[in-house]
Amino acid sequence: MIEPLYITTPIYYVNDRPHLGHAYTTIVTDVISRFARMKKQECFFLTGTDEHGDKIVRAAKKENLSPREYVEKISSLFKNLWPELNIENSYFVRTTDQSHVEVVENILRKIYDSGDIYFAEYEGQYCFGCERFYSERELVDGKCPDHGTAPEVIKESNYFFKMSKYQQWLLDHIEKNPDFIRPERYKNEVLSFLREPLEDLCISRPKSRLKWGITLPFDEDYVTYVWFDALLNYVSALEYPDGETYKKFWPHVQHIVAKDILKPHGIYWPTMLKSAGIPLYKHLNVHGFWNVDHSKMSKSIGNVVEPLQMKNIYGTDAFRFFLIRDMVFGLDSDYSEEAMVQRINSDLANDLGNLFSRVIAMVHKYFKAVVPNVDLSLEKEMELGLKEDAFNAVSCFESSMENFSFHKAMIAVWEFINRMNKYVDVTAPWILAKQKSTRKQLEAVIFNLLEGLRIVSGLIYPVMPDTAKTMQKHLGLDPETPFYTLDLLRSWNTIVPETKLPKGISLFPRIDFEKIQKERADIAASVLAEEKLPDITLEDLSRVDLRAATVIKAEIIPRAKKLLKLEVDIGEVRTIVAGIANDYKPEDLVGKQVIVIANLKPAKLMGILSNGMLLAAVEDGKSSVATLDREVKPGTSLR
RNA sequence: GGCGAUGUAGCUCAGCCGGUUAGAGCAUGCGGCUCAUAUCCGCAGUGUCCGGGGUUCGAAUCCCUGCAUCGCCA
Repeated sequence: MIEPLYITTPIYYVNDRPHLGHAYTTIVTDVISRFARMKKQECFFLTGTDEHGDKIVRAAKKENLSPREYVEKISSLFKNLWPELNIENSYFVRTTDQSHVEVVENILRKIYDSGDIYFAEYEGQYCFGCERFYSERELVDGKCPDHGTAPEVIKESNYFFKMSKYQQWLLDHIEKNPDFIRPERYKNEVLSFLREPLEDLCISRPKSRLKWGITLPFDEDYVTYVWFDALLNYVSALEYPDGETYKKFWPHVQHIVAKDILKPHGIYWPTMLKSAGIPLYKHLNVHGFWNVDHSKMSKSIGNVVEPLQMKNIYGTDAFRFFLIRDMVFGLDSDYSEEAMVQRINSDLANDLGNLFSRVIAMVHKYFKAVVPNVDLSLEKEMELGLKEDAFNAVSCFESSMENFSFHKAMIAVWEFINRMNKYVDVTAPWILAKQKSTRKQLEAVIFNLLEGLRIVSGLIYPVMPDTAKTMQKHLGLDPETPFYTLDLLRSWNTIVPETKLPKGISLFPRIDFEKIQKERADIAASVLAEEKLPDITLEDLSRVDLRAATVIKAEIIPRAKKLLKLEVDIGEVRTIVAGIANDYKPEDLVGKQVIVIANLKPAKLMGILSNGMLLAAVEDGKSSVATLDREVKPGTSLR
């Protein structure tokens, strides 16, 4: 019996709703756990949500919810999404679970008792507006980048974890275990980081600043820093330290993360484990980002669809396949609906779907839908075999999966599918069917194709479980049995002759993307027409005070990506904040005469009071500021 | 500023230790088949392998340099 596997996604931070990145990480982990089933390897697959900390408190406030209500809401968004993506996790952990809290307390106590946590005073630049410290280089001209105010130097006492103590040990460990962090590029990143002096990790926040967290077991006045809390989910979910699942699965743990959280997982986490006397994880597997490109479709005509909606349009299996097939694990990839449609049409509809349909159709046509009996001796004589190709595909698939080269595993399967398409062409069953004398060859050819398809259905199971089952059903097999085990995929002649097959099916209908886009544009246009504003009277218009304004001064607002702070002359000097920084530099505007709404109720943006609004046309997110054809006296009203 | 990565056909990328006419998939063009979802099979391309130097009998592949993009760190 092979040893079990414990595989984890990160627990997702609930200050954001689920997006493509979360989906990819979780799908790839699901693929790994299903691959484990193929090997009859026992697997515990963990995902969950990370729910404490400052950002959560703020996000909750924005939605007028208590932190507790807020995390309930977002956490369930994640939890409910996974079944829709056909993800079968063993457990869903939350850092607000009582059992998790107890484990965090337990381990903190343990590390504290061992002397790896100390109390120290920290002095830094603190912005009261942001409720956080800033390092020197984060400040802009010595001021808070968000508020533009000078931070105050304050002292704060906190608990620190002696991370630096383990620097050399970790360096050694990584060098001795070159695949501890993989792929290599990320190992190198961690190594280069470890060659610089490592600082101790501040692991507490005073309750005067933050209450939403786990109270330190040795000091009532502090809560635990979120990362320290969050990482421990990997052990708490297994009922550390005495649970049976912990004993069974922890020794075989592998983590899957995206590259943005390399540092906590590559550095904090191993040192924490070491200090707590818990064995280290086996591998940290790091993948890249999906770059989502919207530019190819126009937002203004409303035919852009969010990536996560794709599963509703094209199906969960197709969505999973695209993500697994198009990303090289470890590298970044580009996502676009167009690329996905392309992949679906060529690989799924044309290659696999059409092959399946043509083979099943032939069984119906030539054998009255009954799986033919086959004369095994004939196969060798006639060189009608597909067996070798099938087995090659299986072993190439297997080794690629083991190496986390999921895209290569898919390529191996598709090489076999192409081989079968060619096999149909070469053996030409429609010719064999014309004469009685070639009946036996025909039987062998069709039987081989059915066998090949059976193996394909097993190989695609980890990525496209639903399609795999549909194929099984249409091959006259039981989709509820573990048909995907490598043992079965490495055997031949297991399809049952004389079985009556259900009627044919299109596994993946071709997608007419141009048509879809056109339909969407039409719908968007009709919505736009409905949204047309009702007529107004001259009196309505007269309530808006439009003025010609000359821009006197314009400056960037630090930390505000889109905003510019303008001073304009409308007969008096006004400060106006305009969301045009993406398209205009301050110097582009100074001296220009623009149009402002002078009597718009003042509003505070990024801490600056905007007293009026500048008119601009906005197209596809790009703005074009309205100007006057001929210069007039500042303050002249428009009508 | 330091370290590193990447730059190859219209697009996405393979090309390990340097060795014959530089590859794959998709897209394009032509031909074939009819079992099939206008699908499948075959054939055909096109490339100053980022620019400039150098090492070598020989470099996309090694070295130097410049440019561009990106990542990590400061």
